[in-house]
This record gives sequence, C-alpha cells and structure tokens, in this order.
Amino acid sequence: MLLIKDILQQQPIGTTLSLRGWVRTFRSNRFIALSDGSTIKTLQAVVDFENFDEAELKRITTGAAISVTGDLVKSQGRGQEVELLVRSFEVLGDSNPEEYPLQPKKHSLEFLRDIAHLRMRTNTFGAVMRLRHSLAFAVHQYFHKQNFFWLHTPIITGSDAEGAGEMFNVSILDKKNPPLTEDGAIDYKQDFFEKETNLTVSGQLEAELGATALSKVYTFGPTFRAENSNTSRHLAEFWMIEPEVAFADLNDNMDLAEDFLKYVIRFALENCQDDLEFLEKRLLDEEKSKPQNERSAMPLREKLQFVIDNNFRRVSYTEAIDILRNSKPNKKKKFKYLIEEWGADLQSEHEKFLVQHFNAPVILFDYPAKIKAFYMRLNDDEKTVRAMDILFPGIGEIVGGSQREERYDVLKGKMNDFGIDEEELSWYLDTRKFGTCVHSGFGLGFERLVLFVSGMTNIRDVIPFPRTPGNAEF
RNA sequence: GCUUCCUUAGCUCAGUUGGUUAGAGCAUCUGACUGUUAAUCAGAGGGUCCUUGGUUCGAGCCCAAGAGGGAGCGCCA
Repeated sequence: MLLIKDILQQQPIGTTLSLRGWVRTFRSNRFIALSDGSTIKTLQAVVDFENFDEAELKRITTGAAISVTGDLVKSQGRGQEVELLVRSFEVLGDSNPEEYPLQPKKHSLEFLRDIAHLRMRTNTFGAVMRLRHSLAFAVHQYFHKQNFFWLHTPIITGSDAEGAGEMFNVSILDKKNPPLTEDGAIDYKQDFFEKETNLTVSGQLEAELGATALSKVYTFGPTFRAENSNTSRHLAEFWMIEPEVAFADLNDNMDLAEDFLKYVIRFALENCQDDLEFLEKRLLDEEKSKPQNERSAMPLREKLQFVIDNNFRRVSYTEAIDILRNSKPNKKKKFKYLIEEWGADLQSEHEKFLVQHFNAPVILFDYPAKIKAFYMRLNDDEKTVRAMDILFPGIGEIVGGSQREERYDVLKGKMNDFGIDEEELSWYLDTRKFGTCVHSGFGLGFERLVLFVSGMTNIRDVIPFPRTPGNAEF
C-alpha cells in the first residue's frame, strides 16, 4: 500500500498512483488535503470539479475516507512541492459534516480528550502518537545494542510487598457474595489463583531475578497504580521502563540512565523532525497567551539539543539540602515546605528549584535511608542509601533508581524494619543467598519521557486512552 | 484526598453596577466565485446560559448544594 510519507519522500513525478486516506479539508471545491497518518504532512489532491459528478463531490467532506487515483505533478501552488491531479476518486466512508466534531480549526486539548476516539486524526495527536512510537522503538533499539534482554515480567502479581503504591485487585470472586474465611475475611483460596492478586506496580523485583541470571535486562510494559492522584503527571495505567544490571554500582547506573535518555532523545530529533517542528510551533503558539515568566526558556528542539549536549548535574542529597537551605525562597519563606534539617523529603517545589538553579537535568543521589525503599543499598555511613532520582525541567522526577542491597543479612534486617514478610519475598531473598552480586537499576515513566520530548504539558495527552481516577472511557 | 479557578450555539469565546428579543468568529446549510493553503463574499438556521434550589418586581450575572473539567499540592514514574 502506498503511503503519503513515501510519496512525499520519493516524489515520483509523472507516475500514476492510487492512495487512500481521510479528508482534512476540501478547499474551493478543488483542493483536497488528504491525510493517511503516515506523516503529519497532507497530500494535495486536485480535482477538476467541472469534470466530476456534483453529488459525488459533495461527499468529499472533512473526515471522509476516500481513495484517489491520479498523476503526481509538481505543484502549481506554493504550499507543497507535489500534488496529485485526480483522474478518479471514490468515497469509501462518508463523514456527515453536521455531526463530525473535528473542524479544520484549533480545538482545545480538553475538548479533544473527551473525543479521544477521534483525536488521533488531529495534527497534534497524530504527531504525539508517531513520536511516542519512535521513542518506544528507540528504547528497544538502545537496550538491544547494549546487550540487554527484554524481560516480560508479569502484569498480574501475587506479591503485595512491593510497596510502590496502592494496587488494583484482580479477582473473579462474586463481589456481592464473596466466600469468607472463618474469621470473616475474603477467602482468596477460592479465587482464580487461590491467593490474592493485583495488577503490577513495578516489575523491578522480577527484573532483579532476570539480571542475576542474564546480567542485563529491562522491562517495558504497562504498570498500574490505584493512587488517587489528580495531577498532569500521573496516570493509573502507564508504561514503565526498568533496566536492571548485574555487577553495576550506582555510578554505572547514573551513567546508563544519562546515556540512555540522551540516546532516545537524539533518536527522536533525528527521526521525527516534521512532528517535532509542528509540536514546537504548537507550544510557541500556546505560550503566546501566557506571561513571559511562564513560557519555556527555549524552543522545543533547542531544549532537546541542550539536554543531549550537556552533562546532567550530579548532586548528593546532602549538597542539595545545603543549597536549598541557603536558597532565597527558603530564607524568604517562599517555599510551602521550608528546608530546615537534613533528612527532609524533597517536595516538587524543591526539585523545581534545583533544576532551575543548575539550569540542566539534575541527578540527586545518596538519599536518607528513612525516606527510601527497603531494597536500596545502605552506605557505609549507615544513614544514606545508594538511591538516585533524575529531575527534568517541567516534568520533575522522570527516573527513580538505586543500587540494590545485595547483602543477605542487611536486606533481611531492612525488611524486618519495614514490616515486610520474609516468607512473601523468600524468592527475592534467594538472589542474595545464592551468588549474590552488586546490581543496580532504575524506573523510567515512559509517558513522562514522551511529555518532555513532545512539549505537551498534560500526561493525559501523550497516551492514546488515559486512565485516571474517575475516567476509563474508550 | 486537599486548595483554587472554570462551565454561555457543534467548537473557541464575549456578555457592563442584576434590566427589553443573549452576541461574535469558525463550523453547518443555501447561493456566488474558483489555483486554494484554517480559501473568499452574501444570506439562513442553530441556545436546558452545567443541574437543582434560593434571593429579587426581574437572574447568564447574586447565594447554597451537586455534577463535570482545568491548574496547583500530596502520593510517585
């Protein structure tokens, strides 16, 4: 099948060709802007309306699916290099203009979110979805080149000890009359898996099992959090990437994350030029109505190039606390949460400040053990763990990772401290019992990456059908 | 979950201290024009002013509750 992308690239002038697509606009009863989604560009199909049936021409409306056959020629007009002189056309699927909600005009993102089943037909969402694909492809390509194996960790999980957030329960029990145990609790022994199960909140623990056998693995799949999070950065269903590497310490981990992010961003810059150009203009346009201080510091592609060209700033938690404590907003009490002493959890206002302070992506590392998960490697100071978060401008935390605690006794002690059942995670402890090794990994929210690269501002607009509290349409 | 803002035509929005018949652009329909680039010109149709209740001689506008949405915060990726 011929795609518009190929025709515009190869420009086989003088040939007769047939193609199919959807009408974007039909101007002057003569010019059809035809899109097939293969590229953001449309092909101009020119009909001599004098030679066609009027009733058939009337069916060429915005949104209609048509096939056209004609001769590709150099365009007489200025807006495009080539155009198709139509010999014949057929309306494959009508689109009633009185009912079709997409007009050749600007729509609000909120409105398009309500008609998510149609919004991929717009320039913006077409561009975002093509970009999303390219980034996903680049993720796999990067890891493949680096000798990682894609590990398919389970989506239904039987362990509730991961501690990464609220979980969605998976059950086939009768909700009105669930079987009960003697003490009145729901008897999951009678459920499908004969135990309580949930949708995964992270593939990390399983990825560690893979890494301690295959050395370098990564997961890339759907992840679910039943948190009541109402922000432009959270989804209840999102895609997460979690590399895990044996014999790698936290420095190796930071190197990997930085190299990986730069690789996929570079891939997008090189392979999605048209879409990024459009998204850059869209963002500029959108920000015109905003006050100067709320606008982006750089145009989209310049921002991406800046990230590729500059080293991420690596700052220890302790240094970051010093910087924050002595910062203007802290002294003038502009922060909602003032930084007073070492050990405080950083809020998003602090992360934002640090990114602005260094004017670059920031990697924070060596956090207090108390505010991080049980599986993170305890430092010799016994106060901090080998954790790292990568903070991006406009997004906040895009990566969270750590070197894992590989010492059996220390890990077991931490699990007790955190109130985690040893029995439940005996399989996890086994990796430390048999051939344990230093290893590290991180989690990257794929949609947050797409947000950053696309310049979109709401995470609901970078996934085809977003799931958020109170919303699971389509 | 908390704070705050918003909801007027299919879409984007205006609507004065509460005062006659609620407006504009785009879209749609009709006609004209025909090498356009969100085509242009003329005309027409199109309203549960989010819902319910209240205040008032009178409510799109004021008050209360509810619904939906945005932004910020928390949780996190």
